[in-house]
Amino acid sequence: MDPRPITDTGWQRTGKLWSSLKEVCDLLRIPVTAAVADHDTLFQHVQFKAGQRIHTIGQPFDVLYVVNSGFLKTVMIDVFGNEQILSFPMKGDLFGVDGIHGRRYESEAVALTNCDVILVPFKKFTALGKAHPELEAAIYGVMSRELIREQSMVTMLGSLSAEARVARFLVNLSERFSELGYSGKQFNLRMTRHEIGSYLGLTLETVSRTLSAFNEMGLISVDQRAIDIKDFNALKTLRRLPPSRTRDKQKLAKAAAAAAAAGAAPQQFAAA
Amino acid sequence: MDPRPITDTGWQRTGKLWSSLKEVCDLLRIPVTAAVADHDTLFQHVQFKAGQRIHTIGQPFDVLYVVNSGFLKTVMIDVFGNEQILSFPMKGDLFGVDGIHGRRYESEAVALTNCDVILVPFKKFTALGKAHPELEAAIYGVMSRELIREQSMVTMLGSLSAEARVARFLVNLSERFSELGYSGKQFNLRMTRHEIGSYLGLTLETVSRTLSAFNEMGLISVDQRAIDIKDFNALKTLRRLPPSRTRDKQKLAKAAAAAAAAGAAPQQFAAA
DNA sequence: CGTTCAGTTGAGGCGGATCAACGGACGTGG
DNA sequence: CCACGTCCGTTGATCCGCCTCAACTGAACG
Repeated sequence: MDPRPITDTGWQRTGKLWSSLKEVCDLLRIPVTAAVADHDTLFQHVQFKAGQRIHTIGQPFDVLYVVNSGFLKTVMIDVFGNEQILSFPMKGDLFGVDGIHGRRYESEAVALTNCDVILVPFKKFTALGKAHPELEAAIYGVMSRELIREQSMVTMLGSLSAEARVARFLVNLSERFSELGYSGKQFNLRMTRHEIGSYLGLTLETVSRTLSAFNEMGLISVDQRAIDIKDFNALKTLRRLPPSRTRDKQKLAKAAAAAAAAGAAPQQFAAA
Repeated sequence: MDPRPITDTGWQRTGKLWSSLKEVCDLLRIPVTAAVADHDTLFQHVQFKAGQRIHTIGQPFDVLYVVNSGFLKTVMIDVFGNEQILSFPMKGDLFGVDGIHGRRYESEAVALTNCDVILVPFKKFTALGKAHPELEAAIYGVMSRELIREQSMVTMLGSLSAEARVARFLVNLSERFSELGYSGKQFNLRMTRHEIGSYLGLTLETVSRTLSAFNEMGLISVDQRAIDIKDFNALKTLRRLPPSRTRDKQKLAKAAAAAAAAGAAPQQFAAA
């Protein structure tokens, strides 16, 4: 059904590495105590190439995943077969949490670029939580954070216009890149317009048009996947594009002329 | 902004009761072991009247809440001041989880009817989890379940038509009532059209019209808040109403509904 | 150099929002 | 008890934002 060639689940074991508990906690932005820092538990890394699937829907749940490098997407498929992108995990993000409840993953995760992912066996993780109360609290905290993220998505999908969604998407990406020490102004999108649209509840055409509109307005500069944010504040406070006549006078004039020529003026211009 | 008189947070201590750990677990549909069943920890009940607020945004987080009886709503307010209803907790549902991460509630909860709610101090809960591993696993499971619920909401808001959303809303309510031993066919809505609309990302008018349309099609019977589900299967498989001009002729509508129930996939979603 | 997929752009239509009017339920106070 | 205001729900008319369909360009790749 998905035309993209997704290599079936299978690790790339080149560059096999292991990370300490402290390194994992640092990635997850969990403050560590001395006891945790000294712990000698190691967590395995696994490499995936772009297009490979990390886990699929229905696959038995064993491990949580923490992104060490690279970009991914997580996808849920509803009862009618609609595909919906839920998140774009990147460095420091956790995924696989939806597998805890039913002991099977409810979503699938796919690498958008080559990735380095740390496997965190859930059993081992909670066992460590028992020994280190502050770690346990952090685990709950991370799960709660994920829940809040989803709630924000619901709020966005429920009330924002297409332009506001795209603007927030760019702002969020920018802030995440900044936190990781990369440029929050210039970056490359790792996903297609279609994937952005799925994430935001829009069509790929609307995403493309909105980016073009931002470009024309001077808020950003776009060239394919390359984004350069020119006016971060405007993006952050944007709710709805200003009326189109302020955007491009030529096209309005053309449209108005066409409408006049047509005799029977379409209602939207008759009102104005 | 909200015209309704919401009495400020303040308990009604009439009918003060306490529940055992086992009773709380049963409510949450957590399987209990003998050790847990015999535990003597007690959890306090609190009563709220319709319209009262259980917790507000920004209020320090201490406790999780489990609904023993009554109906509530949880509301989030985004950066632009948009109000969004996130859930309608009822008997056996947990809320307040979004407070764990930042030690403050990110949403507010309001009683839609008189309610009896159990306070579960989070510290006490996790401490019990330490003593009873299977309980701890269940706590993680409940939080994961909430996350999956939100993911389903995102998927719904991202891809379903207005009619499909309302249909799913009714189906979900029906199934929840059935699980609680109430009638899944006949029940009263506890919320206004406006609140349903906020929850589903629609306007109250669209909700009202859609319910009327279902009524005309014979899928349900509606009278104000009273719902009677006539054709559960059609609701469950509905994706999009037949075109309005065919809807005027009731017979054609019925035929279309039958086709939908038969599993014939409408073209617009089958491709995706 | 063809093929395929990503992205852009245009034209047009539809679904749902918006604006508006109305009836009914409910509570409140005369 | 009824008069009145308020909120809830329904329904109609209109508008417009986004989807849909379509054509085209350019990039990546064998």
